[in-house]
Amino acid sequence: MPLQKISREEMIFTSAQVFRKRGYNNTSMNDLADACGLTKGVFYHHFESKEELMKAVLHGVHLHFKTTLFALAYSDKYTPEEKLDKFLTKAQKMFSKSDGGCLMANTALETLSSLPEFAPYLREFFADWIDAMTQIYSSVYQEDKARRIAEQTVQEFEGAVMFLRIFGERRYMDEMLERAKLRLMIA
Amino acid sequence: MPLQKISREEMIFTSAQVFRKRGYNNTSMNDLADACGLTKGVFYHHFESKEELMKAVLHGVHLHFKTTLFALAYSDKYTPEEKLDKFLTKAQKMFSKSDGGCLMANTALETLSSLPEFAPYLREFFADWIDAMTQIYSSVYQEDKARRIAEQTVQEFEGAVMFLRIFGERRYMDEMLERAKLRLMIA
DNA sequence: TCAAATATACTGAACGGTTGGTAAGTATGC
DNA sequence: GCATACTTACCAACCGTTCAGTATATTTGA
Repeated sequence: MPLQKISREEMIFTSAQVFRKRGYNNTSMNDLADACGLTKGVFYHHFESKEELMKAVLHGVHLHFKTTLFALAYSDKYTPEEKLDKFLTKAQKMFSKSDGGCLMANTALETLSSLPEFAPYLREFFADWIDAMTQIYSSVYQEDKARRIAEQTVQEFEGAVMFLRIFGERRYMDEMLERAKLRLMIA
Repeated sequence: MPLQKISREEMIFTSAQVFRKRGYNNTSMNDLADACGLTKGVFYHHFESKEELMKAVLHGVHLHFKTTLFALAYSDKYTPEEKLDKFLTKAQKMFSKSDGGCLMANTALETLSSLPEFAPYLREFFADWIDAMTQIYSSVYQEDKARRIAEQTVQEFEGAVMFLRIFGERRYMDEMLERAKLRLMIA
């Protein structure tokens, strides 16, 4: 099928960026088609509906974070301190390089009450994120405590991303990262 | 003017609940009119546009929190520990009694990139919230440190509200409140 | 005192535009 | 020739917004 202009993966990735910036309800199928250099009819050739497309986007983004970021936590090439540092630095880059914040958090707060079918995708994403950070912190804390610290860190992370967007000051992210690293050092 | 079915304040308050649950873009003027027992034409008699209505809603909610919650931090009838406890307990009730989470956070993540005119209302709300918590923590920490802890607490709070909605477990809120109280005790 | 004039809250229909989604037809490559 | 990818045109429904008209209360003035 070399007559396809762009791959399904590219459509999903480009759609993810548009959804993150404009939100789910404020993004039309035409917006997505324009961003991909296509007409919206093509989208209905590849995806059943806007909701199914969004599910594919959420799944794709989850997979991208799983292999690119979360996997770092399970590597055995670094010390826990190095792992946490690499993890947080990479996370910060992924979230703050382009405006629009975190697609998963944006989608959660926008659609959780009106489109519950997205909920499982959001749940699994954050569960995986927490698992990854639990893995890192459990090198210093016991499983239980490590998980609670991981949950706290993810919560603070999303709060900091929101503050970064609201106030436009990157110190919220920096200070949050320092606190997360401190938690590993002063166990 | 007793010929008015419901007051402007009631329209704003009812609209706030609908916006919080359904989101800004997914709420139509008809939805708001139905919730108020009116027709949508009436809304345009009281508000210039949907965006102006939303600004009135954001301002009204801000005022409500200012007088009902934030004011607690400046009371001189309680010890700092009592103030923090009352503040957090009340905040938890206000946020978790009805589903939909926090209107301000929802609106921020949904509209910050596409409707920047709402940003000042969101900024001022969170700035006031941080100021209030800074006031409480500054009884134990010096101004600078108190403010950073206040910012951290608000970030964690919003993160916990999101987790409560995603996972449906109230322990995220409870554990967050415990951490916030601990920060005052082990200065 | 009691209409007439005025102001306000509201109704219901209509508007131009956009939405998610469909269908019929064309181009492309095996 | 035949499946796949794509274009174009289209649909009904809904969107935010407008507006002419109606109902109700208040103010006015003789």
